[in-house]
Amino acid sequence: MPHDHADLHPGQDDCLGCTSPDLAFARHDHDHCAADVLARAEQLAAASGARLTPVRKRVLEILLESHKAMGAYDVLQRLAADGFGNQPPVAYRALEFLVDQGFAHRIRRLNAFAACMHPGETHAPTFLICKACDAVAEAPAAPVRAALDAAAQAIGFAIERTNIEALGLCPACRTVAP
Amino acid sequence: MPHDHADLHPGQDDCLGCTSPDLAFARHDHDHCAADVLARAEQLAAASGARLTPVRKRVLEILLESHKAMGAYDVLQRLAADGFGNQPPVAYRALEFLVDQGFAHRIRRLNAFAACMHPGETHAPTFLICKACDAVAEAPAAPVRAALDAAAQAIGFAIERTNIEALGLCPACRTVAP
DNA sequence: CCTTGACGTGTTACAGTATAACATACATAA
DNA sequence: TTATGTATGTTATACTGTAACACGTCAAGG
Repeated sequence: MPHDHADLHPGQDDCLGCTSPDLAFARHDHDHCAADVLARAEQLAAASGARLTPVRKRVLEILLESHKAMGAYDVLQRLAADGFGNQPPVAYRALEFLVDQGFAHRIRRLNAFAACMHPGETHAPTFLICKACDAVAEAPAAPVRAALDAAAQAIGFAIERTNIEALGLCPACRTVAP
Repeated sequence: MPHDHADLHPGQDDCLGCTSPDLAFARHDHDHCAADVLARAEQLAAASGARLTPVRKRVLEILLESHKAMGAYDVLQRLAADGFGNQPPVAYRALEFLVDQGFAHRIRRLNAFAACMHPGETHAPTFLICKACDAVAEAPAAPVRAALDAAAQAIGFAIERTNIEALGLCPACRTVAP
């Protein structure tokens, strides 16, 4: 589903740069980045019949404010400040919806959630978590997933879901404190 | 560090079968399997100066009783029954020690811990978790880790630790309920 | 119309997971 | 012997997650 980037990406035909894996670790036009992902999520939801209600949309917006993972209780605090309910299930249910729809991911290492940066594209997410700046990037994971599938198939294990997460230092933080 | 398997593995020169990845999902001589891993852990601890104290050893034994992951509170209950302390830090500290030494792994998807089936061998652990029987296997992960390293290197990310976990059905459970 | 059922939201209450901080004990080295 | 480090035990509390019920809305079918 193409969208108009002419004014934001002059001279570019598409918006591949919007979801490039290392974007999370680099300075970039994050307003555009977030607005773009949100718009795509809205289109996807409309197309699939999933209801991106006010709370749910607001949670996605909150997650999209940065390339970091947020705990459910942090999200909840923000929701409460916006006049939504302030009890845990409010946040957990909205987050669960977003994860189910592929609009967000759960980062188990951090007990936290992060917006999906390329919703709609099928991808077995692999996360690179910077321990210095807390940014989280979705890395290109097809080869990783292929290797994992091969290992599983070798012993007859049928994979349904995966959690692939790596903790380390992002390019920016490596140069600061090597 | 070789050990005598002559009487346990007649006709075999080594004990590769002891830590084969699919062992966790198959019927096998688990007493031998567990005793072997425990013995190797003790040797490694002695060699490195790490103190495998009674609580710690007992926790490892408990984890080794099955190829399943156990929650810290389950471990704690067992410890308490054996006359050790019955407060959470007792279990968490022993588990942390075992994880640090590479004698156990933390399975984040399950908020649980599992004994390492091949301590001492450097390995980036990859876990296959059967959702039916709860068994956890450490799969051969070198290719997975290589793919992950490649992806990380491509964007300049320096990986320090990884959590690679897959949920699905093990060979035995697949055939039961396909 | 209205009523029924599905869904979303809000709330209470609680269950499960994890750690900080302090006290005690025991070993070993100075 | 005293000092120091490490391990264990304990209290208390923080953090993460869910079950269950109440209420409202909205659309389908009577």
